[in-house]
Amino acid sequence: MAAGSAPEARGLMDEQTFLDNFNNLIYRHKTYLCYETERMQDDLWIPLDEYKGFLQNKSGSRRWERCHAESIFLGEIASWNLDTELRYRITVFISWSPCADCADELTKFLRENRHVNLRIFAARIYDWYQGYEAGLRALKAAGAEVAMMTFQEFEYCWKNFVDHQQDEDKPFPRWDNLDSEYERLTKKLAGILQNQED
DNA sequence: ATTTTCAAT
Repeated sequence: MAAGSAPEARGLMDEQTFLDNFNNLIYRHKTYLCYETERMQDDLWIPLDEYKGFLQNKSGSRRWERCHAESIFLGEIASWNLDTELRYRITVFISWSPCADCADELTKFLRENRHVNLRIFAARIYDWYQGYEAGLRALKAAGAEVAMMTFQEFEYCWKNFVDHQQDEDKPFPRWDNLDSEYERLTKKLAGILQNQED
């Protein structure tokens, strides 16, 4: 895309949107999803810049108008028509981990698209509705890597998905207790993923 | 506008 186009058109979100939505201590009634795609070539992962960006869930006053971020994303992937003869790796950074239904959709996608690897890093665990634990386990069983975002991932997103306007080198402004909350969440996730009862 | 778990009130 053109270097002079609007930040959003280049797949960049503004700083406050990122900080408001990816903070692992603040709950939001919306979900943002950043994604990037790589292709395996000569045993190396080559970034595909045309398949990089971010999106958010659709909200609406009527239930049928709403759509979780993961569903929208799966629709986008389908429109890419990735070559089934090649090997891809998609990395997702999402503010809320997938709910049971979204985990099921992603699991189904992975089973039907063996040429695609999926890594999901979530800022927070969405544990509001029942069934999310089994959903996350199924996702892992289908080959997805599921993990919480560490400082490293937050900083990576800050550098790669956020528009810093004039100040390209603006450092990631970490918030208090980022690490301790990550520690809490990653232990919780480990417990979920290790649990055998389904 | 508020409170705030992919809104609902």
